[in-house]
Amino acid sequence: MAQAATAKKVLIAMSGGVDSSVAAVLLQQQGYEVIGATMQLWDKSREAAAATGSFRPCCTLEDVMDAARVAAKLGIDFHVINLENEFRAAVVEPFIDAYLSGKTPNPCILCNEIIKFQLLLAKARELGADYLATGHYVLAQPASSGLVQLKKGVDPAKDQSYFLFTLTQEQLRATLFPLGGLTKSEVRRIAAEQRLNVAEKKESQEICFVADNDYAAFIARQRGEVDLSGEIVDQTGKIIGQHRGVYRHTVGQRRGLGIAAPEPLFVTSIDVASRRLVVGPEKELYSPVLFAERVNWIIPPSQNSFSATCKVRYRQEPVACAVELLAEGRIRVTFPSPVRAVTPGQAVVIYGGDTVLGGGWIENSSQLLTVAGKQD
RNA sequence: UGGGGUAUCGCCAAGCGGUAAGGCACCGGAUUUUGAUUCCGGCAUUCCCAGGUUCAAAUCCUGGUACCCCAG
Repeated sequence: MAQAATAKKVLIAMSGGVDSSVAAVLLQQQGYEVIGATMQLWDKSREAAAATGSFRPCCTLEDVMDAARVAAKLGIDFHVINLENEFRAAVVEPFIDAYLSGKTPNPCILCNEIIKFQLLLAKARELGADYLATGHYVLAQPASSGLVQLKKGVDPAKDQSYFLFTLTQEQLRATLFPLGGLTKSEVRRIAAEQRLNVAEKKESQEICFVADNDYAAFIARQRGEVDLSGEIVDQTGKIIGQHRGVYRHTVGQRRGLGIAAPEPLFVTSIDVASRRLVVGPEKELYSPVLFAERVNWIIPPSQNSFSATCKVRYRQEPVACAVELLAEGRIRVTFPSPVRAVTPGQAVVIYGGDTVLGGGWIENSSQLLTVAGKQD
């Protein structure tokens, strides 16, 4: 049919979960020629053997089978793409390196940036697709400026725009997000209506390549002998405890310190050089400023400083901030009301309303955190 | 070996004759496409030990033991 010949072709990244499965259904309903692909990212059998118990990561053979079943039901071509080496190099190794250098990585953002929107997108083009599609709860909308805007998904509980701040205009133009206008319950309902076998599947959660959500044990298995144990000190430098490795802790973390104090103590900064963990009461956690590097702008700012809102972690309501552009792709972000537990290695994502303007990676700023604690 | 004080959950700590608060830590769960945070639940049949008084003792009495302080 002439109609079929002109249909745009789209490759949908299928994880075997509800979201991407429903996304595939929607694309098909919208008249696209749909092909599905599941990425094989990590050798689960090896990890599963290393860790005990019930390990259910994001891309087991079971998940691949789920995705394949959905594809078969929809009657679409289905590919399994092996990106294990790339995943290890682009996501897993940087993840470990970050922890060993006292930072707190966000592997999901790296996976999106490199695995999905570079490598898988390239693969999509190779397969003759016009677009790549994913099951992210975000919207990509052309604006009058000619730029494509990345916007929050309409379901506030599921919005995943934070994880996609690294995208470029070119990538956005080549991508479809069928779920951005839906809520999770609507997606579940569609899955049920379509009688998809994955309709009742539980939400994916935690780091997909780490067993039992025990990333510290994972790092120990991967890099064995590293000893980063050291002292726990308070803001004045007084030694009040010992820790078993800086990588076992993150800024803002309370549990695991093992120190009995009049009030709960949180990690306020990590000094890898001295292997010291600085801890303090909650009030010492708030910072009025942060610096970020390797900034990406989806919507390039027209001024060197402007006000906006931003998120410093995924699960956070955007807060008011002032952004200043610095040299070498860095920014300074200041907050009218100090923000809690700014964590090096995490991303700061800048929003203008519901639109992602850009974002960057939070740098070490332990001194600033200390200053912040003293100010109050 | 003169005097004074204290001994209650891993830590801190209420209790002062009526049948063991609370905080911290820890453990478990919920939430969550990162790590955290947060939330919910659990956590001393027993109060240094041994006797005694009492209907009833962590609380009173006696004797031990340990630690602390001041004197030597």
